[in-house]
This record gives sequence, structure tokens and C-alpha cells, in this order.
Amino acid sequence: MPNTFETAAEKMIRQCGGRVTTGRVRILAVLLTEQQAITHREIEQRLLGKQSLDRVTLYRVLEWLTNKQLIHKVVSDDRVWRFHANHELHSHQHAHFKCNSCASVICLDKLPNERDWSLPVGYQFQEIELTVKGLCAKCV
Amino acid sequence: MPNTFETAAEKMIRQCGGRVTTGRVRILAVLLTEQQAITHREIEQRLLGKQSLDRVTLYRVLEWLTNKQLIHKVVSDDRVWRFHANHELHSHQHAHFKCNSCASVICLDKLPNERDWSLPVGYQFQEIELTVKGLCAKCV
DNA sequence: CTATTAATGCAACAATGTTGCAACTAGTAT
DNA sequence: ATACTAGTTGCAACATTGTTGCATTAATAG
Ligand SMILES: [Mn+2]
Ligand SMILES: [Mn+2]
Ligand SMILES: [Zn+2]
Ligand SMILES: [Zn+2]
Repeated sequence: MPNTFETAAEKMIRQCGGRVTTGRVRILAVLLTEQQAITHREIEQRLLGKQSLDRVTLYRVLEWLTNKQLIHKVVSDDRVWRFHANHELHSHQHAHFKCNSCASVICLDKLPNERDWSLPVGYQFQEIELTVKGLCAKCV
Repeated sequence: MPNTFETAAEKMIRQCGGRVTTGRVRILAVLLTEQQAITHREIEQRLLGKQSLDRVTLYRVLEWLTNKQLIHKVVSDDRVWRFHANHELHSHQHAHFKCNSCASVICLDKLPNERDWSLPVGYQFQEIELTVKGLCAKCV
């Protein structure tokens, strides 16, 4: 049977009006299979064995997918970006959890309300970046 | 008159039981003068002219001051750490604001309540990292 | 099928932070 | 004051992560 994630990935890419290249399809397919947000390195590893893909291309595809809002990027204190597919649940702004032990990152649902922080006068709110940290179920 | 911030810095360092070196004093003094969280590079610039200080030493002093909780470190999407002195107001956990235009970072007071996000079963909360982004008063 | 334009691979680069180790120095004991 | 010692520093080399320029290749339109 053909990889059903690759089929889905191809459809998503075509729908947003982009060129359907094997790199884009394979990378988005990898992200669609993952429950967690994963790093550039982890994506590279999951692509091993198959036809090679340059790491610069991987960076550029990830940027493209992020701009097209097919995936989103999670920043972290370890200075490594993590990426996750935008399933419906996570297409809006949301918080993330990062395990202090194994560094795994998952998406959370809620986001605190604007009344929970207050900006100085004259400051304009645009977005929020929230990472809750602690221990995941495996590391607890 | 002697630099009052250096006097304060020296006292803080001595109080926490660390060796009082000129590097530590000068770096903490710089951070005490700043309203905002500033980067390693920005600290370097403010130390120019005086007796030179190796950038590795700067990294190590910043780490030491952070561990001693005399300053705190702010992570950011641009992969650059910013540091800020722990004035009383900011000695507890708190959120930060980063300007999307000029990249300036300030400390906020409030932090959302734990009921504003929910972790999966088995996950253990430890800390929170919140950055609100938007435009500062100068850039608005 | 061909032309056009976007995407890719490769090499070099940039930015930020880290490690190992010898030399130095602040604090302390004599 | 002098010597001792552990903590601190400077330097060089390195590591990691991401970026840029440019020639080549491939996807799509006609
Ligand atoms: Mn997410
Ligand atoms: Mn702060
Ligand atoms: Zn974990
Ligand atoms: Zn600004």
C-alpha cells in the first residue's frame, strides 16, 4: 500500500498552491506521522535510507511549510527549533510543553487569557509564546 | 565618585559567597544599570574601553550569576539569550515581552495561573516560560 | 516537448555558545 | 608579608545550528 501520509501531504501542498516536490511531500509526511514536535535533525534521521535530501533544502522546505501554515515552529531554550504539522486542533495559537529530562515537546490546547499579563502603556500585543516545562509521563 | 552600581554588584556577589572578581563585578554592574534584558553582545559593548574581558569569561560569568540567581536569562526565538539583573520585583518567575520590531526585551510582572493550561495525565509541571510579543511603545 | 521559473545541492559562511588546558589570582592559612 | 590552593581567566580550537550565493535540476504551463 502507498504511504497514506505522503498522499495526504501531497494533497495539502497542492491545495495551498505550491509546487509538489518530493522533498516537500516526504518532509510533510514525516511531520504528519509524528505526535510530537521534532527537530531538523530528527526529521533528517527519519528521511535516511531513502533518496538523499540536502540539509539546506530541509531548512528551506521547513521555512516554506511554516509560511504556508501547513506546519508550525516551536522555539526552545536549547536554541533548537522543533516542527509539528498543523492538524486542525493545533492550527490556532497554542502553548507547548517541553520535558526537562528528555526534551520531548508536545502541543497543549489552552492559551492563557490576555488579562493574565498586562503590557505597559503604549505597548501593542501581537502574539504569545508559551512553553510549560516539567517532566513528561515517561520521565516522571 | 565611585560607580555606585559596581559597589552594589560587589556587595551582592560577596553576599552570595562567591569570589569577588573584577569581571563579575563589572558585568553585574552593567546589568544593574539596564532596564531591559540585554544580550551577550550588548554587554560586551558596554564593557569596551575598560580593561578587556574575554568573551568566554563573559559566558562563564553570566552562567555563574544565573546559577547564583543574581540575574536571570531570557530565551528568545532569535536563539540569543538575554540577561537581566534580579531586582526584587523580578526575582520570582515572570513573563517577558519582546518587541517584534526592535527586539528589545522587558520583564513583565504577572504570570498566568496554572489552571490556564492543562498538562496530560502523568505530566509534572515545573516551570513556565512565557514571552508576549508585539510592538514596544517606541515602535508602535 | 519546450520554455519558464521555482526548487535543489553544494560549498562557504555566520552566529552563538562550549571545551580543554595552562596561567593567573582571590581568599586564606602560616 | 608570604605561601598555598582552589577557583577563575584567557586563548585556541571546536561544536551546533542556521544562512547565503550560485550553478544545476525539475515541476508546471502552454
Ligand atoms: Mn504546537
Ligand atoms: Mn525577566
Ligand atoms: Zn521526558
Ligand atoms: Zn520596539
